[in-house]
Amino acid sequence: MTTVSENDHINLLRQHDLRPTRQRIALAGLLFNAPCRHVTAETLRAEVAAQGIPMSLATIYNTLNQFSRVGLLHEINLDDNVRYFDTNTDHHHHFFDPKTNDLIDIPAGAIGLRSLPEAPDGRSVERVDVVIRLA
Amino acid sequence: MTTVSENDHINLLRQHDLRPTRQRIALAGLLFNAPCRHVTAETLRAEVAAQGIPMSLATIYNTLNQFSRVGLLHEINLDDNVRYFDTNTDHHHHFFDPKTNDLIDIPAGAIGLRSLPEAPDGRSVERVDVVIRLA
DNA sequence: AGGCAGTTTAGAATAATTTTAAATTATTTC
DNA sequence: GAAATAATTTAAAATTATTCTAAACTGCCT
Ligand SMILES: [Mn+2]
Ligand SMILES: [Mn+2]
Ligand SMILES: [Zn+2]
Ligand SMILES: [Zn+2]
Repeated sequence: MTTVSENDHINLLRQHDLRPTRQRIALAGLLFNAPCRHVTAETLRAEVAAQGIPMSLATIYNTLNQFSRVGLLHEINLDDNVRYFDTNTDHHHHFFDPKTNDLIDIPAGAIGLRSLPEAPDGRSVERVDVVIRLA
Repeated sequence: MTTVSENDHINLLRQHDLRPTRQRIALAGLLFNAPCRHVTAETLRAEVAAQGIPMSLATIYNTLNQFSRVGLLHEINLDDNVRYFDTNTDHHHHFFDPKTNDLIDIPAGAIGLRSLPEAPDGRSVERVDVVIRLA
């Protein structure tokens, strides 16, 4: 009954001081069984609904925010003022298709960034994000 | 009374089939007199208010959208679900400071992009945006 | 089992942006 | 130059994404 990946997810949640509730286990199952996913609160809600799991939208937002805070997800902002959450937390870049709102991962090594300019005054670079917008 | 740059802006608006209304001329003055500006609807509204020019927020949004549509502005989306409008419409990149929400331009030539991956299937690359997030 | 803290929830609240439809203003026509 | 026309502006309502509130629930520790 309890699948192997479900136990993995329970452990994953515990490692991040998140109680393994039914809701968080279900969302971890949807998010972390595939190697790399890009979801919004609404696309994830549709998946939850499709599985017949009852869950409030507030819980989906709470959980996405908690998963991001502990580093299980990575936030991306693109056109149309909707937040995307990325299950790939390695450093990487994206193709973005504005017609379909699809995101495709590009491994960091696939883009050679030469000659980055200096960060201003006393600032340091936290991250470099490349988005290749498709036509 | 009518300044030289105001006449320039009237011509600029006419060139893009936009009637030179008082509101659009005032906004063009705020936006296009400095070489490069990054504004949101609200920062621009504050500037309009500071000059004592009466203007509804809807007009500010309408105008920013119209200016974008005709290519006088360029839209940028970052954290916090607010749209930024950039008066620099040349191809260029940005430093972004998440503490202050400041954007700093980086000329396209200052970043060397080597080995861009192929666009998927029949797609082509419309634009490459690099955001260097500061810590 | 009992108790407590953490979590979920429905619904209200907030924030950014768009829409509506009426009033105003810029251009065209006379 | 005034009237007619069409585009623009506006206040207010609507929409959309997200967060907050406070009450109900549930996982965990004893
Ligand atoms: Mn100018
Ligand atoms: Mn929003
Ligand atoms: Zn990704
Ligand atoms: Zn810029």
